[in-house]
Amino acid sequence: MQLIHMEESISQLIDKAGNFSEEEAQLLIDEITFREISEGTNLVDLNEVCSAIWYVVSGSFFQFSLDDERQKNVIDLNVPGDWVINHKSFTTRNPSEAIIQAYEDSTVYALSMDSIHKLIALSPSFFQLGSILEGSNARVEFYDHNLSPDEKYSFILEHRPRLLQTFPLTMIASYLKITPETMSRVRKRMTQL
Amino acid sequence: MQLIHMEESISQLIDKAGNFSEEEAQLLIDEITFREISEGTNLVDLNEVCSAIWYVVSGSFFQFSLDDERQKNVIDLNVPGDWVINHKSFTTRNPSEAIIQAYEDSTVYALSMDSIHKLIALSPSFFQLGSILEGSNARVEFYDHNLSPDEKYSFILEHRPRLLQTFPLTMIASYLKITPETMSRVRKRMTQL
DNA sequence: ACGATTTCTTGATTTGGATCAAGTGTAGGA
DNA sequence: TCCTACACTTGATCCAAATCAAGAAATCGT
Repeated sequence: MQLIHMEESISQLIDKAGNFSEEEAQLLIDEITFREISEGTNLVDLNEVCSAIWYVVSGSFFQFSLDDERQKNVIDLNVPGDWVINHKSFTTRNPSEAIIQAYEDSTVYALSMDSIHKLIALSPSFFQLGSILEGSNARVEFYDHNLSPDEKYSFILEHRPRLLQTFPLTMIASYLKITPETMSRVRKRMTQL
Repeated sequence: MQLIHMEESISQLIDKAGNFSEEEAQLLIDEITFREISEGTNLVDLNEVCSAIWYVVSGSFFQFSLDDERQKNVIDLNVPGDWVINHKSFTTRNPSEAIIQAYEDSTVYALSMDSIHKLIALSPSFFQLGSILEGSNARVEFYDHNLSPDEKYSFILEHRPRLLQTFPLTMIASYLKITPETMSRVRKRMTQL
């Protein structure tokens, strides 16, 4: 792709990837590939290594593991502007214990692990890409600060409002590790204030 | 340092850092510095960027944040063979929200972020060092699998027994996000079986 | 060796969120 | 359009872990 004719979404991608010079940005763009993903398609499947990261342009993705009763356990939810990745599989190169699936017809920019290696070989500045791994890891936030259901919901309201416009409350409840019943009561309480 | 006269602890460090050739191992060793840290010394202080990682040779470290009531909230515990790092600060290069402190007089091998960049520039193989960041992140394990106090304690017993020989139960309880009372009851229950 | 502080245990009580149960919407497929 | 799934809400009950309280045991500093 050409930097000149760069789309809005790509320039946003670059901003969120790190701080790069014009030349570096072009190198990055050269490694990126555009993909359309239709609803229900798995970006990463069970026991498959997550060897790329994806930047959501349109649509949405959810990541889940299956518990002993084969119930879906939502681990992450992603909307446009987010990076999609299975952190653990990507950094350890072990098979993923979770599935990443398109919740809607979506478009993404993909950046493979090989590309990342290549970029880092070209300029150590691309080591910054590692910070994508950290991302909006709300889960760690929830756990480290021992948030109550009310606080978790407020966090989402403030920092991830788009999730509420994209996914059913049941999925968000699973992501927050609360029951749909508790979710409903939290919301009732909030509107009463 | 010379590869020939390599100490046991360094060869273990290299094993835990990734899969490297002889030459790469030597490059890595050249970047590592030995340090003695006396009890109570902060390896990373509040609002200081964590710009290195440390491999514990002897002694132990604990990492904690301070809550609203200035209570210590244990985030991580480290014993010999562990890598010590504040994950979030290191990857985002933002000031740390936690303190890393030596719990005993300790010795470590330090590897700075600059050294890591330098190594990656020399050989992209050093990108593997990123997997250290993942580490034994028991916290994520606890949260993702929604473990009960009994399961958390069992996890520690099985995967991190050394913690129990190193730190008081109150600290481990804080790390597991359970109260000391619950901790005591879990242990009583376990021995009764 | 002493008291003081911290660690650990045990019991009684409370409570927040899960579970159980039932009902009302709402959307999508035949 | 009906009908079958879900999604969401509301109420009643239950339970695991927190909190409160107190005492025993171990550790530390002087």
